[in-house]
Formats: sequence, structure tokens, C-alpha cells
Amino acid sequence: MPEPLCNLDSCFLCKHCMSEWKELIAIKKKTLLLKKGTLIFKEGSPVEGIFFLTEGAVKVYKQWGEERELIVRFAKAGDVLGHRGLGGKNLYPISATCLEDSKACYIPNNFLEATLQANPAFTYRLLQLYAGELQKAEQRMHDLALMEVRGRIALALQEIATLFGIDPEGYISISITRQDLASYAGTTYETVFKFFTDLIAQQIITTTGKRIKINKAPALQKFIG
Amino acid sequence: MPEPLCNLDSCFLCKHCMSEWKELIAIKKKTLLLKKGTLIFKEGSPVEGIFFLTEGAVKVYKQWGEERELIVRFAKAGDVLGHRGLGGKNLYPISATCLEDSKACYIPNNFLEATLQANPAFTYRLLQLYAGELQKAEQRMHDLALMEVRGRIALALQEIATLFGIDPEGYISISITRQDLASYAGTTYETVFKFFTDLIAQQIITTTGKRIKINKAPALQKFIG
DNA sequence: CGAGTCGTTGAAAGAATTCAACTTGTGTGG
DNA sequence: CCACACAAGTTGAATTCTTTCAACGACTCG
Repeated sequence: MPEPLCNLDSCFLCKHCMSEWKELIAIKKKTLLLKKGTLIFKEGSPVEGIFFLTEGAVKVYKQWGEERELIVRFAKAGDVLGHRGLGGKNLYPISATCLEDSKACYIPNNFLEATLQANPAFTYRLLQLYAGELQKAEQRMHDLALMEVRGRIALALQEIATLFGIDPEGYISISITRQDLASYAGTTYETVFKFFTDLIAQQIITTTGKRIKINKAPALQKFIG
Repeated sequence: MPEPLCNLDSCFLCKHCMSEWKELIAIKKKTLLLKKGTLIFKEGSPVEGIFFLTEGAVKVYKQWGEERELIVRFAKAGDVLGHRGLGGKNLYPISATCLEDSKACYIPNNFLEATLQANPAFTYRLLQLYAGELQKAEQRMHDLALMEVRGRIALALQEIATLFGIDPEGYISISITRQDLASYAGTTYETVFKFFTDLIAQQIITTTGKRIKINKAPALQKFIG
């Protein structure tokens, strides 16, 4: 069996899609380069395949009216994108936009379905992935419905720090706007702002430009618990 | 091929699990009878199988503290229960309780996994089911986060009417407490109450005991739009 | 240099929850 | 059959929290 084509531990594709290796090489070689801000797919457009993100960061969100949006989740290297389109109407129920420069493999539906048939283990693994995402989605549903705003913002910070990690200086390894944070926590820009002012005053967090550092995780936790 | 064992059009099991028919008959014969109010499974307990609901109605919910809960979804005849436990830690992330007398088939994990291996079509179909539920979960996440309370209550009424149908007299075919409605809409009992008072005053809905009838669907829709 | 946008802050308005009181209904024991 | 107690249903008022609005300052781009 050939070596995996990327060094990513979490590359779903390399780890679980061994059966169609030749085609996989072809797909890997056509890795898409996506600039920060690129719209990968848009709510309502037809689904023709799914994406495996191999590098970067992406926000997955739903829009409401012209102004408001809810960020459903963030995706990082190793995550799968657009797989919700599989069942039903074959229209993307959500949009996805790059938060940083990113790389992704695009798997057209016909190849995906061939793989699903030829490789039951892959299908089963994908099933588990879905089950996990369902759990996360329902947890998040719960958080958005029952927690109060400041708790949701604190939780958002914590989750983003865990997901994208922190750099050697202690800053969260992704630059995220207050607007995106608000969209993730299901609140408004100003509310995030005022809460940040509080957090900074209490030295629970520090900001340098758009970089955020969590100084006192336990204090942050208190807003969540 | 033998005839299906239940007349349910939407019985996922009969429609998609043809490969292990003998065992299926055995399972079908052991259909569980569940009285109204029965706790089918509880958050945090180990997953040993999944349920196919063949009759009745079930609420699937998460608890928070001792008092509050969020109803994640309702399940009716034909729906699958407990399948979120598949991936990960093998602990139920949610609880499920019967809203009415119900019937369900229980599929132990070992039989389920044998079926998944022997019957790729079944696995694929399950995958699509998951994708559909993910879409619904994310839509609901969006609704809970961005809509205001009265809109969420109106939407809850609409969804429940669609899901469980209406009887010949026009009443929603399930008796649901205001508390459950509040738990589904992510709000409090009293708020549902006050909104109901409004709706009844405007003759948008009528109630007789615990039965609810929607008289003016368009007027209800206005709170949602 | 000016205009405009973005970031920041305070004050007011609005919405929902909480609290508390009151009413209705139900079941039990006399 | 009645009286009482307790639980459930119902309503109003006040508090709390969040959003919205509006204004100000800073920074950027033309």
C-alpha cells in the first residue's frame, strides 16, 4: 500500500479511503488552494461532492436576512465539509467560507458513492463521524437555547482555543473577529464587545490587535458553569 | 422474500434491513411495549443498541440542572432512537421518554454491526438518515439562537402539528403539555402560557383540555416569518 | 485634508424571566 | 357528601438582561 499523501494524522481521507487509491492520488494532486475569505459553497446551491479540508480554517454558517448569521461550527485541518448535503434535496443547507488560507480536496459525488459501495469500512467510519457531529450539534443546540449570553461567549472562546490551539506566546492560533464570535455565540457584535471590555479589565483575557490570549481559564470557566 | 412484519410505510427496519431476515423476525417478535411516561434511555448510561419506534410518540431531550430541559426533537412511528450513541464514548448523550403508549424494536449493537457489514445499502441509507438529521439539527440550532421567543413557540406548534398530524376535528393528534412545549421552544412555562392566552384571545388557536387546535395557520405563521 | 468606515462606548427601550399571589381543581379523610 | 389540604393552573408586577440606537473618536483611503 502506498504511503499516505499528506502527513496529517487526522486526514480522514488518507486514513479511511484505501480502496480506490489510484483515484485518490489523482484527487490529492488536484488539491484546491483557497484564499482567506473564499466562499467554498453557498446555502441553496446544488451539492456535487464533498470537501476534505487538509489545511486552514473554515466557518460553516447559516444566514438570516441580510445582516445576521449563525456560525454553526468551525472546521479545521482534517475535517469534512459539505457532507450534510448527502441525503434529501441535494442542496447545501449552509454556507462555508475560509477564515484563513486553506487547502481542500474535492470529492465528486460519483467517486464518493463508488467508495461507499466498495469500502464498507469507510462508510461505517463516516457513519461514526456523523453520529459524533450529531452529538455536537445537539449539545450546541442546548447551549444556545439554555445558556445566557455571557456564558455562550465564554464557551465560544474556550471552544475556539481548544479547536485551533494556542501559539507559543499563549495566543489563540487563529484571528477571529468579534463579529464572527458574536455569530457563533448567537448574539450581537456590541454585546461581545462589552463583555470583552469586562474580561480585559479583569485581566481574564488580553488582546493584541486581532489576537486573543486567555490568561485565566478558570475565571472564564465560571461564566460557563 | 418474506412480507414485512408491520404495515408501517416508514418502518426503517423493514424497508432497509433485508439481509438478516431471520434475526429480524426474532427482533420484531420481541417488540417492546412502552407505557406513556416510560424512560427509554437516560443521558450518561451506556449504549448497547438502538431502537426503532413502530408506534407512539417520544421526546428526546437533554437535562440541565434539576429543573430545566431542552427537547431536542420528537420521534414518531418509523423513527430511529439512540443512534447517536454509535460513535465516540458509547454513552447516550440524551434521554428519551414516551409521550404516549408506544412500541419499539430494540436492536442490540452486535446485530446492528453485523447488519452494517453485511448490508452496505442499509449502512448507506442510515448515512442519509444521519445527514438529514444533521440538517434538521442545524436548522433548529439556528432557530433557537436567532428567532425570538414567540416565533419559536409558534414554530414549535406548527412543527408538532405537521409531525403528528391533526385529527378529524382539527386538533393536533397528540396531547402535549405547555411545559414540554416550553422545553422544545427553549423558554419557560409561563411565557408559553401568556402567549397562549394571546393566541386564544385572537382565536388563532383553541384548546380543549390538553388538546390544541390551530384555527388560523397564516396568523400563526406571521409570528414565525 | 476630508470623507467615510470601523471600532468603541453610553443611554434608552424592549423583551423575557422570575417572583409572588391568587384561583381552580383534585384527592383524601372525616 | 362535605371540608380541607395540596398540587396544578393562571395571572400580574418587577427585575434583569440584552439589544438597539445614537454619538463620538480613530484610523484609512482617496
